[in-house]
Amino acid sequence: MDVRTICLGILSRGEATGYEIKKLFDDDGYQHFVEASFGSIYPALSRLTQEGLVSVRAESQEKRPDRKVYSITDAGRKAFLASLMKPLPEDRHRSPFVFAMLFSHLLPQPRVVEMLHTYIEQSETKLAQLMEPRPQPQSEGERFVLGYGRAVYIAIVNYLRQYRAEMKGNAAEAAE
Amino acid sequence: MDVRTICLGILSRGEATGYEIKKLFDDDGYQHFVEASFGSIYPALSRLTQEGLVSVRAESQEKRPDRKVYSITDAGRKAFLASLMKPLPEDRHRSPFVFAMLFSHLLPQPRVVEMLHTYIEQSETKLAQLMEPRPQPQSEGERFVLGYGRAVYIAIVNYLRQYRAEMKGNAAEAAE
DNA sequence: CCCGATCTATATCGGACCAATATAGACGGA
DNA sequence: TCCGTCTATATTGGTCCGATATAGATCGGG
Repeated sequence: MDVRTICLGILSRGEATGYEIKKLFDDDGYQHFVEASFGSIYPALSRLTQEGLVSVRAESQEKRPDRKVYSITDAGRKAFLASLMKPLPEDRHRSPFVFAMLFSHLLPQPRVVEMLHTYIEQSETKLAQLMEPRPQPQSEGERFVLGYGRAVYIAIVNYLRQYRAEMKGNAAEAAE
Repeated sequence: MDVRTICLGILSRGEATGYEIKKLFDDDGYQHFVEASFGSIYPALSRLTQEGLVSVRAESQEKRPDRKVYSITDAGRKAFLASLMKPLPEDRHRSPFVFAMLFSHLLPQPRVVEMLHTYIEQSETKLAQLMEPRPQPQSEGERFVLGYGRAVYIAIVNYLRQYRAEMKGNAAEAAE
């Protein structure tokens, strides 16, 4: 699942600029499980255009650089569907936080508490975003992905909160 | 959290060859949240050696290429701890399956069922691995990471099973 | 009312990283 | 005996990310 395919998918739901595609990953609550950087999105869009899988319409604005709005072509739709019919690549996940926690016994306790705190806050923010009420018209896929994200982040937040509570309990015990 | 840091972390728990480091990510139930490829591990180990953060002991074996066993040095331990004290990079996660499911309404139903099936099986396998009883002596960090992995995969498997069950229910309803 | 911050928007570059592939002896099972 | 799998190191092509540059718009606070 390379960035080109991801871009095709996004564009199959409506035209967008490179910037807007990137924003979808940052703000919008759906895509907690795919992201891409400018450094890969812009080259991907150029190449897709060359290959005729997307088309560009340059909205020239007064006193601004052109706004390049990309749309998917019929060939693009076909190519996208074809890639969804092939075996999907495996998930890739790298969590520096979880890795770091493996070594909590080597770290000063305040640092561990801090890491936990930061990560809990991040996860709570993401969960809150996913819990926001959505506008009505959702596709089945959107419903699935939203539910999936909620389930995962609820599990994470619960586990982390519980773990932190146990830590505090143990610290109190040790202080007695 | 680059591969060099990950290698340092692994080596802080005991010496290993490049091959063994890679295996930890594949087999061992801990590291569901970090992985690295040979193409990044071997160069990382070379550079770490040059920088004096790890040392190599070449076990020359009869009729085989040397087995290069890497150990972390004191400088390496210091560098590793220092990197854990700095703000951690954010998680990165890309799930082609979840992304593909966003477009389930565009796909033939058998394909959707197949994707779900495959992903459920994969997740169940990983969960089963995480549920295997562990040898006693675990660090606090190991306990945390194991619990985290279990919590996440239980949530995923539950959600997917429930979703599949609902799908079947709807299909039966539609057939009436 | 002006200044700084933030936002929209495109683009590039160096470096990090992965997937695939090459090599090669050992070992176990059919 | 032959095939597949395992241990083990290593390289390469290509993908991708993070940082950075540019630049006008917009907006809130002082």
